[in-house]
Amino acid sequence: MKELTIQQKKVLQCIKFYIKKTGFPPTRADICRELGFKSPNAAESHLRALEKKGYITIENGASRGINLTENSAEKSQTIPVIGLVAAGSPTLADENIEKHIPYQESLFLSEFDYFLRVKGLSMKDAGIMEDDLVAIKKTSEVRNGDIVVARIDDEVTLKYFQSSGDQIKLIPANDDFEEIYINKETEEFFIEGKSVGLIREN
Amino acid sequence: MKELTIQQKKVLQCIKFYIKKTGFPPTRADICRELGFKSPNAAESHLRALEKKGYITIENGASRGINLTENSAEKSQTIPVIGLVAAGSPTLADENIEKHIPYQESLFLSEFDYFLRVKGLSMKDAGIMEDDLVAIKKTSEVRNGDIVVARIDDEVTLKYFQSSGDQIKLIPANDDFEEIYINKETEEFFIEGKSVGLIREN
DNA sequence: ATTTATACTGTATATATATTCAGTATAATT
DNA sequence: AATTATACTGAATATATATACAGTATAAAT
Repeated sequence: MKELTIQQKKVLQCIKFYIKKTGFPPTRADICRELGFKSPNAAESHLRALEKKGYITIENGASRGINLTENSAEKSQTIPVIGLVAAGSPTLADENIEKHIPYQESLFLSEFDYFLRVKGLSMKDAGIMEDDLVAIKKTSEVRNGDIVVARIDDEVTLKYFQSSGDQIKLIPANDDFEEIYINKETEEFFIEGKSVGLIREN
Repeated sequence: MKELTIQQKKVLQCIKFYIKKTGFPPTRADICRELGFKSPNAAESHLRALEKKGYITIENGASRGINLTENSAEKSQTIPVIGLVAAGSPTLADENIEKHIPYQESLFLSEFDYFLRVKGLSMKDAGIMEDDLVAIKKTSEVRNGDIVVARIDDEVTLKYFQSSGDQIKLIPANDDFEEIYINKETEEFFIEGKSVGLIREN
């Protein structure tokens, strides 16, 4: 996909906005009106440039015959699903991404960055079961009681967060598991993010 | 929303299809070509009828100035969220609908009809917590072990389904709750649907 | 019984629109 | 140094398009 100039970006944005507003693409004159051009040929040449670079297609002879290509169309965003592996941090690197899930803005109340695929039952009593997808917001600002993605050395885990004074505790929601006390002197500790939602696919 | 005639439906479908195919709405001539009309006025009158009934808006004087209204546009579908009330069946009647959630086809593996807002903790050990949204597929074909929405007389409940021979049992996922044995002779019993997924908003 | 809506054909036309041509000017590329 | 891309103005025009008008015919509503 070839880079666009600033003006070409403006024209592309103008087309998208016009379609959103009216339901149909603009004419050359419409583009001129929106962007302040005085000649329809200004719009025409930009359109041809956008066509050449693959952002739109133009049906010759048809009025408003502009079609946004897949690359330029604002598709519904997708969110990556990351496997919770025993070792290694959940990065957005390709090799850790299971798949992408279509995402709709208002699915959860807060924004989030990725889904984490849960392994094990250590958060069972919090209603988080094996293979659930936990929506994670990347942040290190967490409060007591938050369900957090924590990394201790190379191990990543999902637990309740609890700190009092200098002492940090990670608490499972399952009596079969032990609480984890963080020793900041001997262990590398990092909060990757916190849970803001959950999806289960049966 | 006024009812459409068969021909008007065809024209509306034609517009939607044309937009999907080309990215912009059809002209009167385009509609005639697609539907076999020989006069542009055939298309024109249908368009005016669709406008009058609120399915489209027409920008006068603009070429291809057809805009699908919210009602007729194939938006990203929304799914209703229904409160699980102690008495009464979870119907799609307006008064039971909490809100609508944007829905993307591939969110869950199976299709579903609505979200049920969970009350109580009777399915806690299945990882279904208070206020979770359970995706329900309307069906009466359920298997042993399925989590079902069952109606006993006027009470609606979410439980594991278990039948052996003639005996139907509804099993909670929480030791604090009792199993429910269905007596078909004295009680009205009906399976509203089954759970195919879950969403939790923290 | 009369009006209104549906469902078209067929013709005509003002105008909305794409598109070409002729320029001017600057920046980037070869 | 010559070419190509960018970024426009300004004018001209063929044609794509909406839309009105004149009909015909049937079904539904008042």
